[in-house]
Amino acid sequence: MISKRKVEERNQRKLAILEGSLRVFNELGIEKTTMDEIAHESGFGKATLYYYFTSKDDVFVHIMEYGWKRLWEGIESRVVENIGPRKKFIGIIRKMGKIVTEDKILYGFLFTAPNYINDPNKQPWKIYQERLYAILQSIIEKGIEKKEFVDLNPNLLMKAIGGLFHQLLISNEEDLKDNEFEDMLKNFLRPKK
Amino acid sequence: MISKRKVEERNQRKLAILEGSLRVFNELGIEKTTMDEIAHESGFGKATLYYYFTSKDDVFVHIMEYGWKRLWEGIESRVVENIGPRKKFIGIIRKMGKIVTEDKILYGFLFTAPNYINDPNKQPWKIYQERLYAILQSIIEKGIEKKEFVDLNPNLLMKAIGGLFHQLLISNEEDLKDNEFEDMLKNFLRPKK
DNA sequence: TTAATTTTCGACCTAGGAGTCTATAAATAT
DNA sequence: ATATTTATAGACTCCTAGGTCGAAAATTAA
Repeated sequence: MISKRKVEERNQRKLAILEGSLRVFNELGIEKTTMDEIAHESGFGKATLYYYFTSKDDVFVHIMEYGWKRLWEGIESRVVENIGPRKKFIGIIRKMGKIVTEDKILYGFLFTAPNYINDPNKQPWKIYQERLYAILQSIIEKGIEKKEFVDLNPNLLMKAIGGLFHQLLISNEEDLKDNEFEDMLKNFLRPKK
Repeated sequence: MISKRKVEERNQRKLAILEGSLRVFNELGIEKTTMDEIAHESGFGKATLYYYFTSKDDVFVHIMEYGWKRLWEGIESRVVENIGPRKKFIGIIRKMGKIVTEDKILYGFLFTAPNYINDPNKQPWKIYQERLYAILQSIIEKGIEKKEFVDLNPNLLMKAIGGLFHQLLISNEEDLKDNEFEDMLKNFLRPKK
């Protein structure tokens, strides 16, 4: 029976491989990244990668799952708060912004490299992604209902915010001033008088 | 001396290859696309591709240049109109939306596959791209100056609009209703009272 | 009609990279 | 101390895909 310490060590090694992979994926792109380079970057032999993961694809899947799960778990407590939709929405976006900004490399990668694996049976991260989207959409709908948000197609609003989020917090190289993104979002969502 | 008709035929063949390539690039992604598949899709033998283009990368470069050039040339006449920044901006965005919606496959590809070639000396499409961005940014700055736009960092606004544009006109699978995007943009740009 | 040029393509070459092999080292259990 | 299990890695295999070869077909010029 394997000790807790041994399991923890094993997980640390897997994480080291994932982080090394991410650094090279991000620099070169997935396809231009070789297992040799991943091995070198993470400090293991190439065969060792296959000891912990079944394939290059498997490494990618683990990175995606790790990132989306962490994002979801980071905002989960905000989801259950019993407050108005606008406040809740801003709270979640604020929290997401924080998590994403803390690990821009991971989340930049997550948001721009989704089509590498197209097989729906091999996309375990989708469940967290879909939960997140569903929750945000639900809050937007309630916000429009209660006239706390501008009266636009909620589906469209969702996409618009996704576009803003991505372009300003992920792709943007310069750090935003405090609340800049949030202020823009608030103005954008402001109902018409 | 080659006749005009022969030159035109040659260009038509090159275009056929580019369109075939784009279809497969879009479906499979650049790296998963083989020259064999491009050949099959465009109705030529593989060696024929190399008769017209120097390499797979060359095909990609031609697609990028073709698309960005067309976009730039499509809005060029609006740039020189002697009207207010807000009107001009909306006019350009409207025109861009039209061009992009008419060839979603091409522009979807253009906006999501920029890092395939990183060598700055091999990115001829950048000149059109940069012209376009510079013009839009200049108009935004004038719009803020004249209080026709919300008073935010123009660089940020630029990025935000890029995010909206991408997410709503490119990534969005459902067609927008007439003016939906434009209305949202107007709302977004609305100065605070 | 013949020669020259342009266009075409399947077979082939070669380099590169995912994944495996097999032996060894390190860690743990007896 | 020995046996077992876990972890390690460079050499190697095998396959794929970019790109070329060399010949033939089609078109054009003389």
